[in-house]
Amino acid sequence: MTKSEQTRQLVADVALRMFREIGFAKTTMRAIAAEAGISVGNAYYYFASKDDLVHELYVQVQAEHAAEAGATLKDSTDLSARLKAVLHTGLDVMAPYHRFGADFVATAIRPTSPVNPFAAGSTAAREASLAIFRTAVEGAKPAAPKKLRADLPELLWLFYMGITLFWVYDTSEGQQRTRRLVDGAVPLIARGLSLARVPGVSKIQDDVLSLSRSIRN
Amino acid sequence: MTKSEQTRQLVADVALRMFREIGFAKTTMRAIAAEAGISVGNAYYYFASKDDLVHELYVQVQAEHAAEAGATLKDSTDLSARLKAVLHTGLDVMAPYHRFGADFVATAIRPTSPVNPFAAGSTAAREASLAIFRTAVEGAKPAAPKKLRADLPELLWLFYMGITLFWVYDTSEGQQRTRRLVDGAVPLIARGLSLARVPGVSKIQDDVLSLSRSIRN
DNA sequence: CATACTTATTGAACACGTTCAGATTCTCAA
DNA sequence: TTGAGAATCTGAACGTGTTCAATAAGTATG
Repeated sequence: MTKSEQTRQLVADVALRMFREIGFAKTTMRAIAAEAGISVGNAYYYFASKDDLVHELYVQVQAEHAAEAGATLKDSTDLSARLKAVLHTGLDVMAPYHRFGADFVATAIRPTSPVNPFAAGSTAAREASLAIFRTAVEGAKPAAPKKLRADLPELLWLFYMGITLFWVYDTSEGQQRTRRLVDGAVPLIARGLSLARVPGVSKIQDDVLSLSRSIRN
Repeated sequence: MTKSEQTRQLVADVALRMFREIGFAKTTMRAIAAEAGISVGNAYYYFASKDDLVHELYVQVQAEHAAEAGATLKDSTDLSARLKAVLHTGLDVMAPYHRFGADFVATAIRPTSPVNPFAAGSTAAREASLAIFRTAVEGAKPAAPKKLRADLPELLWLFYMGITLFWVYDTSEGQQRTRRLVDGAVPLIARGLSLARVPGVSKIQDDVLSLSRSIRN
């Protein structure tokens, strides 16, 4: 590891630790620089903005999620179980940053932010996250209805974004309420999918699907 | 109107106009003060923070929405039509602030923000908004399924929040894409509701409802 | 080894949101 | 009318994220 890489890593490590320990607001760029023993300007040489450090966090959390979810997915073939596994491991890796969650979301939600999960800046991270859901769906037995299978991962990822939003606001002990929401909602989703056989429902599913497609372009 | 009220109104008017015309970031507290011909400190005498001015905007937009939606609701009894009316008038009143939407959402999404629609600070504004949806549901013929009627306004309001989020990111000309989403999604919602008669579906609806209730406490 | 060039680093400076001690203006009882 | 207390207003000051000219350190080239 070159000197340059060391400095970059040092800044990232210090910043992420401070995010966890004292929160977003109190983790000032000056404090990060001081803690890392470098100048403010030097931190900016490696990270274009404070938001960029949040992006670093996002990428790291994503990678952890992929690893943990991948491990858990080996345990089951049932779609509900797999989905729960993915969502719960997601909550697990985010847990240390809960107090910081609101600021993260506020940062991420700006269309211009490098952290915005829908924007170009984090295509890689989003793809990684999407891949987790794709794996969860594709490895499921019985398989999800054919006509849904292609769109399902993306829709579930969107659902995951919603869960994350809920989690940010969840002030219950250890965010148990979000856990209960996951456990309650996942079987409903699975049941809703299996309703594809019922004629009237199938029609609506088709319409929802075609709407979601037309909206995404 | 007292001098005090005049100053307050002046600050609010200047700020909201600048939000529309030059966006959130460029509308600095110093610029607002200069434009209003007062000192920065004086603006802070009436508004505790820049966020507070955003709250003022939220309240005003909400009031406009209630007025316009109320007028349009006289034209129809069909639930779909009424819902579309409410959502489209909502988009109408927000339209002038579209460029500013992302910053608004970023501000509003902080749990500590006075603008957060879920937080205590804006209970009044949220209630006003909820009331619009309650009117839309209650005045509908044929009426919505009995078991859903109590929860429907709140769920639809939540849907409206989602639409707003979509709108913020919608860069299409005049945000037509959001319009199409509304026009496409509303009939699906109505159709989903009418599925209450189908036994298997009814069961799922009950479960969704009880989950949503248990989550809200 | 010396030179030119690139990479890395510094710290002062800027505009921002926000605060606050003090100055000014208003209000109304005596 | 007066004067004391409340309401309103001022502008300098603070800490923030960010920028950038200047410097230092590192690296290849002759």
